[in-house]
Amino acid sequence: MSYTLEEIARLAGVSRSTVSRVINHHPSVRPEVRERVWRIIREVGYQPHAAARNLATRRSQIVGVVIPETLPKVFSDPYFPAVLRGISDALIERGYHLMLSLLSPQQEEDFYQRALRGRVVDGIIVLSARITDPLIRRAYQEGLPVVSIGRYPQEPGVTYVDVDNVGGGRMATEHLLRLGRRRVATIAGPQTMAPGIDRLEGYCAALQAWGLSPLPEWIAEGDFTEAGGYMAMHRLLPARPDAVFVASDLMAVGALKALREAGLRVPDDIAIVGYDDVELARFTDPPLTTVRQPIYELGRVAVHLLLRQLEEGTREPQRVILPVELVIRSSCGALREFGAHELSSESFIGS
Amino acid sequence: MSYTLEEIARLAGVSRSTVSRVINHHPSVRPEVRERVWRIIREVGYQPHAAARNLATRRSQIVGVVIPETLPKVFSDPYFPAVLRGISDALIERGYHLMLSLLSPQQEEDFYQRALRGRVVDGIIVLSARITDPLIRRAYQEGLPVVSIGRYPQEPGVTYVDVDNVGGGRMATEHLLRLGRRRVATIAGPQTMAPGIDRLEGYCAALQAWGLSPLPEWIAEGDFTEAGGYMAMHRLLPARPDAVFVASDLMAVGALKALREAGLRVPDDIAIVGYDDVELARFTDPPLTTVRQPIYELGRVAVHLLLRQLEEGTREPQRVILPVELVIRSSCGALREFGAHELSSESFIGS
DNA sequence: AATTTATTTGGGAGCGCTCCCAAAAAGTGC
DNA sequence: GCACTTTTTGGGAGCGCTCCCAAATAAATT
Repeated sequence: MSYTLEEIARLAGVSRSTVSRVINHHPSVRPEVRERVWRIIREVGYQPHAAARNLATRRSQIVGVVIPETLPKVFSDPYFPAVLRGISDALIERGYHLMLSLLSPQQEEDFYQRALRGRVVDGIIVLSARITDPLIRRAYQEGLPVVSIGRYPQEPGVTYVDVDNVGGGRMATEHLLRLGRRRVATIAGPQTMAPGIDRLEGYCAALQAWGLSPLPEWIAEGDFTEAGGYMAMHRLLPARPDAVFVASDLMAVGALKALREAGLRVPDDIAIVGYDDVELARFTDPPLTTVRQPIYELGRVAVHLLLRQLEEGTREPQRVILPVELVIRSSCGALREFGAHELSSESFIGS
Repeated sequence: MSYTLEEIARLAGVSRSTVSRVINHHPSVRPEVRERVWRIIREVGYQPHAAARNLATRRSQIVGVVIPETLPKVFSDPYFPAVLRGISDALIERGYHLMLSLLSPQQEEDFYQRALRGRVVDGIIVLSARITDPLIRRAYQEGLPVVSIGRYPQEPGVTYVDVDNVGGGRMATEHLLRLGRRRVATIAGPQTMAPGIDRLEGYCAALQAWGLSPLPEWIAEGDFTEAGGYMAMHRLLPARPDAVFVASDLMAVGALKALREAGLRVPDDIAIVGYDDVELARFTDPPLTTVRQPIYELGRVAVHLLLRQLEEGTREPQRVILPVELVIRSSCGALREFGAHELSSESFIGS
């Protein structure tokens, strides 16, 4: 049914080793022999057996992508497919396969043992929101190749790539300040997640750069959901803000609802800037000014960082931060004054 | 660094074979020996090498999930993550890994050779909208385990699972008829895709069941995008329909826009029923009555069908159709008359 | 206790490839 | 044409597991 190297060798009148060399494009094979071998291979449709090759090379050419089960609920529509496409495209270009693992916390241990220690995969990319993801730490400590998508401050040696959440938060907030708003509040994300922490940091930095100090009553923590945004907005109302930077569009939708119920007009009474630029952001009333992130690129860069570890054996941690851009729509009230345009944060790459 | 069976055997004072038996839960090992071996395994953190095992068993315990590159653009937000979750959950339960391949048509050939014929995966699940997907046909003809998510009429032997698109189309259309509408048009999906064809068939069946015949001027074909829906609606307007069954919510959004521009009120002047129940459907004006599909279940069933082939060697084609349900909101005008409720199509399973 | 039967264990062979080393063939220079 | 170098080729060993068969051991039967 299925051919082996040895059989191809016999058919081509050469040895097993020569066929192996041909397949692996090893230079030291006479052109005529190489041609003859390729012909036989094509003729019989020979395909080397992956497991045998993996065993001999101790490489599987498979990269694991780990997504904690809770994530897709939080990161809304474009995020998940876009980052996967970035990863997938980059892996295919480099001849790797993608093993996707959507894991609940209980399944992580088993995955770690079977897939990573059992060498089903050569390395993993973890899409973790949790700042203390145990899988990343463990893989890193055991010397298994791992890249985190999302900052990983817990363990300074871990290689990661992230979007510029601090810069995005700062940019969004400064945009509101520049429009003349002075009572700028924020609905922050959960302070257990790097994006939640970083976007809030950007907010605070912007205020301080304008000589304002971030007051506790202007900061409400949400959980990145619509309901969370709704409730957070209610907690913010007594402080009478004239603008709110909301750390996710989904929360912004909830906030808009709360404002509508409170009889406040957006952007006249209160300006809103969201974050993520989800599909929905174009359809809210009014359409959301928001921060767009290079999600696809995030995936591509993660792959490059991982393969650098795999193929070049780089052990020094790499850190890449990708720039984000402000997408101006109506909810911030800028359109009447400036016309639509986009702003972009600075990109910086460190190691 | 990493242990092998042989080393564990030496440490436990038994043979390689015995350790292998312990690991594979083979019954014929004395309990005390089994205990001793497990202790050593746990102590040193031994994990069998996947490639070696794969080579010996000729199984990889990996299932490939193939998604043609064009698909995620068409199927909107909940579809893609939901079906993957269904697949992933079911695979994990059965001890398999998921290899995800997002492929462009040019990459399909290479994938077929390397992954499938090279036995990187034990079988594949293909999420194909195209009714003539070449990958499915080829895998099937070469006897490699494959399950199609989405009807596959091309090759009668192919095992597939699908949602009840015909039933959904019929249900949506009948709902409009039951509400007293008689000039019921449709914006159909592309007639190259099974869902496009099937939903239109359901529409026609419903009309006929009510003694009406589907007129050409009441049928406009869209491409499942918002823009396509917008243009299709324009083509439909001259026929002065009082209701439209739109074969996807995204197209319905476009249709609503066209109606708004034409000064028609929904549902008063014209009733709309969409399809898919995407996130957005709750936010349109008015909120869309639509058809919800058991997407998650689709993934789970696909896995069961594939593993049945893999583990039981079933060769007869299996066909499963999952029921859908009507979600009633305001765009059909039913709420005033009946109050909200849901209807569900019949489930049927054939072979 | 001796014999038969069932259970448990060990070791060889093999899965299909790569990698290394030595042998063979081809090429160089005088 | 001969000695020497370089290129090309073949075969052994090994990657780490499973599977089968036979040997060893334990249990059952008379």
